[in-house]
Formats: sequence, structure tokens, C-alpha cells
Amino acid sequence: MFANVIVEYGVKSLNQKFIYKIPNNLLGKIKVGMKVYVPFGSQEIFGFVLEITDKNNTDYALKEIIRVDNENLVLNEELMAIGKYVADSTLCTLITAYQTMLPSGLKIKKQIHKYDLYDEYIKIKNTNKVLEYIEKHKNRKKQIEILKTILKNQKIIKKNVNSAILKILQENDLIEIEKVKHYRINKLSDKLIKRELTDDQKKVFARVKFDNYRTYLLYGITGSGKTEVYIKLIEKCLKIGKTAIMLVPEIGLTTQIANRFYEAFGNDVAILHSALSQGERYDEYLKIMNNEVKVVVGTRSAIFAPLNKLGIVIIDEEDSNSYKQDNNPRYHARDIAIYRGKYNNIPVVLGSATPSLESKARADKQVYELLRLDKRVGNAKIPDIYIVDMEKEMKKRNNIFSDLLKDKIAEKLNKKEQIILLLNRRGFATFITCSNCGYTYKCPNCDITLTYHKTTNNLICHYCGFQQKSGILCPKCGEKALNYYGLGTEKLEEKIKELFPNIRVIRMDQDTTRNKGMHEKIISDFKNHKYDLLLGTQMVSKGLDFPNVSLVGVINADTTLNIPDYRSSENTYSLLSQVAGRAGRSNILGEVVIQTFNPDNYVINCVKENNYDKFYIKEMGFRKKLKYPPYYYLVGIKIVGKNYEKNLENAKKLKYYLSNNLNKDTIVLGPTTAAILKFKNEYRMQIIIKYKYDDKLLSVLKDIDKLFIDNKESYLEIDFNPLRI
DNA sequence: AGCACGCCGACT
DNA sequence: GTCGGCGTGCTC
Repeated sequence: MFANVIVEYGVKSLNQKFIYKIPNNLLGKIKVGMKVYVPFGSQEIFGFVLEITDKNNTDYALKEIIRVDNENLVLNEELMAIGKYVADSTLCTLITAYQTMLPSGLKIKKQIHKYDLYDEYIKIKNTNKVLEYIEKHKNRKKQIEILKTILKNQKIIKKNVNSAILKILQENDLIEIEKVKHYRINKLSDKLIKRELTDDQKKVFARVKFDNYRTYLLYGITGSGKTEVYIKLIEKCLKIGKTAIMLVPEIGLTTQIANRFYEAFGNDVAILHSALSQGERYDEYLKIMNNEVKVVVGTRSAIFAPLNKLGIVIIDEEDSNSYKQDNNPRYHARDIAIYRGKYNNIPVVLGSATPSLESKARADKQVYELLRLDKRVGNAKIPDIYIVDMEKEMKKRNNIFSDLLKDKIAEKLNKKEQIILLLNRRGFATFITCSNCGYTYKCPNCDITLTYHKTTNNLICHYCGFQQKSGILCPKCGEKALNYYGLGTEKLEEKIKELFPNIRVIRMDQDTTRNKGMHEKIISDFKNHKYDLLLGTQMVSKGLDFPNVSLVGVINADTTLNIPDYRSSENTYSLLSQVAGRAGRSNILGEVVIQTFNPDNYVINCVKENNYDKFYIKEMGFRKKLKYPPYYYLVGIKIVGKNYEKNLENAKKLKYYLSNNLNKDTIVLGPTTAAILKFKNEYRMQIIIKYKYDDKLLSVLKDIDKLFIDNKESYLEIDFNPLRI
């Protein structure tokens, strides 16, 4: 027998099957989807079994598989198929696809990490022998005491026993050690909390059918109780003997949602998200593979959870950009969810308060089934939204806080209610310029100004992570004339404290949540009213539920609106209405102040009117006129190289090739410089393909991918349905 | 990706 | 003469 194997190196030139002979001692042991160790040229490396066959059409001598690396790791048929689908639909190598599906402890590569943790117990080996021993050696008091406790309790924990005594008992062959797998995350909740659905929620719940594939779009306003519907759906799914995946966006509130799922399903739940340690991830993955859990809650890559008998997939906040991976493979979790939905013939539920235009358009065309929740649960009302024209405020020298926002903050502080401020920029100042010579700090590797972080006194490139210490003198002319421009969350924190000296402020952004557990700590401290005001980047905008928050302030709504990208309006609408939804989630009325230089912009006004449908219609008009999704599909191709001229030349040749080989009504734009031309010392040109239907597209893209394998000057990054171009 | 092989230049 | 630079080609 022979095995077709792909090897651990994720390079295009090795993206092919290598055939190996299965030695007699491994016959029957090796299965499709297993990790194996194989000879490869002069090396020995890991690989992954794709097929097992009795045919060998080659005329060269075959090598033999050395061994199976981990007998417990076998990807099932569905996961094998998903890997192929990911590779085909994103043009990544097969091995890269399988690697992303596995937690790092199980990836197909050389690794010495041992993630397995065990609890060790001591058990009696032979009771009669022990009783004899006790009779015989009455003076060995300490040993006898231990033996008696074991006799009484069946087994005791090993680490509580003195190692010298343990050794004697072992040498006398009286005891044995039992190893029990220890999971790092262990939620034991025996009091499961059952909640009732409202009539609206019940109607939505009843529409989801479990006996065939169908994608549902649950469009429910903020605070309408989508999570309760998800829980009930999963409950039903478990009742019919199946399992469930629940995806949440990657914004650190996974633990919050996970806690609600623990309340509902106890230790039937596994969680998978990026804040877990590698060991924790490994453990959770093992629980899933061993069928010890029925519900998986997690971020993007949890869509690959190896659950058997999958019964439903739910994606909360389906419009979140975090569901699309922005490095290889550039897959979208929504596509994988739908693939699994079809594969298992089960429902897929996409939920959001601000659905992506793609999903809403599909629902309008009956491709998805639309479910709506239009009312907030209980007495909570939609917050009042005020728009402030910052141009007028600037004339009053209010360049950060408008009069209205200042008044409202003072009012809420007085009433002991809480406040959230959103500013979508971290750091202190967004750039530093010398007023003497005009020098501006820039990243040496990218085409980007460095952001000043006061806490660490660092200048940081927010794109590549480059850091340098900040000086007092201009590095060019040596004058003491550096000016700090632009507003970030650090400066905002300082300014709010100047304005309200007694206010208790907590900041939540990438910088304050870098350490494990900080995210949860900030959220729970704010919830427990240890702070009056929470300020931060978009982290503060989604999913959080603080009943005592009655005011949300958006410092500058234009930061996201002005990004030159076809989705900036959609992103802004979603961000603003999500953050507005943080106010007034209980009995107190919520108020929202949005500061902007574009008070007449339709996005801002639709947010003010809380009118998603109006925004949707207006935005769809623009998308149609400008030939953007969902009317057209996009492919973004980046041509990257160290030499600007040669790279541009390659980009032009590529454009020519694409225009000549794709369908006539497919639009090929570019090459233009990418949004950030220089990144990590490489120049990036961009070609955009817009198409409605093109049967040649995939094969042409595969061809150009091959053409560039041997190109030493440039390489390609191909992105299907890019979220920004 | 990683390694062997091979062809050139500057060294004890 | 030979050590080591990296360009090229191959891996079942």
C-alpha cells in the first residue's frame, strides 16, 4: 500500500503530493488525515496523509513512511474536505489550509512542545499485600498512615505525598500511579439557568428548521436579545442529539459570552479564542475531538472545530471584519460556515444589528431567510442621539470636547451614571513634526508616520510594529521644536482628567489589554462602577452590556469615515450604531453625542435616525453605481517587491495578462499603488478585479500564481472578496 | 523550506 | 592549493 502525503513546508513549489510506501509494520495503522514522519531528500520531516492507495504509477524507487506522529490526531472526512475547499477558494497551499485548522500544539511541523497535563493519583495495587505490609511493619507510622488514607479514599493526589515515602512504597510494589488528563479550563456549573423567550424571540426561534441546510439572517437591533435566541436554538439542537458552533467576533468579549453559555450548557461547552494560552487551546481542542463537549464557542478559527454530528452554526455580529483572516489563507468564516451547513445539511444563522450589505442583499433576494427583532427587550428604549458640528465648536476653541458633551458628562457624573467615550485611535499623538525644519517622524520600513505613545515614551508604527524611543530634540536640525499633533486615546484620557479632576477613568485599547486577563478586568471593574468613564478604541463598541451606562460620546466620527475605502461608510455606520447601542440598556434613558465635521453626511444621519434600512438603500445605490459588492465580486491582487521599478514592471505585465485572459465584461483596474505603498521595506502595487460571473477567473488566477513562483523580483498576494482595497 | 552541489574569489 | 560565499535544483 502507498500513501499520498503533503509535506509541512507551506511553499507553493511543494504544494503537491509525494507518494510513499507504507511499511508492513504500519499497514492498517495509517489512516487518511494522520500526521506522519517521512524521509524527504536528505532530511526527515512531517507530513500529512491525503490518500491511501494500492496503485503506484511512478517509475522511481519509493521511500517508506518512518512513523505515525500522533495517533490521536486524525482529521475526519469533513475536515479533510474543508481543507481542500479553503485551499481552492483562497489559493493557498493545502498544507497551509490544514495548519490553520489545527491548534498550534497539533500543527504538522517540527515541534517539541508537550501540552498534555495530567493529574497524578496514587492507588493501591493489591489490597491483601498492603494489609500484610501494615501488619509486618508497625513502626513505619508515616507510611501506614498514607496507605490507610488510600485504602479509605480509593486514591489520593500524588503531589501531596512526600517523595521519599512514595519511593519506598513503590519499591515494595504496594502502589501504582494513575494519570488522569487534566484540562486547564474546567467549568463545573450544576445549576443551569433557563430563561424564557419573549413572544418576538419565540417567533424568530420557530422559523429556524433543523432538518435541512438553510442560511438565516437574524437582523435584530442592539439589545433585542439575539443571544437568548442563539441559546434556545442550541438547546434544541442538543435535544435532537447534535452539536453546535457559535462564533463571536475577536474583540475580547468571548469570555463574557462564554459565561452565558456555561450558565446554559454547563461543561458541555468548549471555548476557542485567541486570548487562550496554547495549552488551553490544545486542551479545548482535545475535548472537542474526544466528543466530550457538544457546544463550541469561539472566534474565527473555531469554525474548524472538529465536532461530530454538527447540528447548527451561528455567527454573531456577522458583519464583523474579524471573521475574515487578513493573512494566508484569507478565508472568511462565514463561507466556511455555509460550506459546513451544506455538508451537514443543517441551518446556519447569521446574526447582527447591522448586517453586512452582502448578507442583507442575499436575504432580500431570498438566498438567505430574513428574521427580524425590532424591539429592545423589557423596558429599555432606543437612546436619543445628538449630532454636534465640530466646525462650529472649533470656533469656540472646543477642539476635543463640545459644550454639549461636556455638559452631558457633568450631568451623568452628578447622577452617578456611567459614560463611554469612543476614539478610534490609540496612542498619544498621531504624528510629531518639528516646527523649525518641518521634519516628521516616519517609520523607516513603511510609508507611515509614527504614533507617539506617552506611557512608554515610544514612537510606534501601527502597521509593522517598529518602535523607537522618543527624544526631546529634532533628530534632523537638533532644535527643541517638536510638536505633538493628532489625538489618540492616551491624550484623551489626560484631557478628560484635566476637565474633570475627580473623575475615575479607565482606558481600554490594544495597549492596556495586551496582558492576559486585562480585558476582562477592565470590563468587570467598569461594570462594578469602580470607574465613572470608560474610554477606548472600537473595543468599547461591541457587545458589552453595562446597565448603568447612560451616555456614549463619539469624539471624532470622521476617523473611520474618511478612510478612502469602499467599505468605510458601512464600517462607520456599524461602529457608530453599535457604540450607540451601549447606552440605555436598562431602565435609564440612554443618550449619545456624536461629534463630527460632517454633520450632513448620510451615514451620520442614518445613525441619528437609527435607520439601518435607509442606510442600506442609500449605500446600495452607491455600490451599484460604482460597481462594488454586493453587485460585483472583488479580487485584490497585491504585487510586492523590494525594487520599485521592477515590481511596477511586473504589475503592468500582470495587468496585461489578466485583461487578455479573463472574460470580456470582467473589469481589471490598476496597477495602482496600494493604500500603504511601502510596508516592511517592500513596495506594493495593486490590481483590482471586479466581476459578476467569470468562469475563467479561478484557473487564470491559479496560472498567474504559478507564473510568479519563480519570480525573484515580486511575489503575489491574492485576496478574494477583500474587506479593504 | 532546507539541504547538497557546484562554481568562483581571497586566504592560511 | 582550500575555505566559504551564495546561485541553482531537487525533494516521493
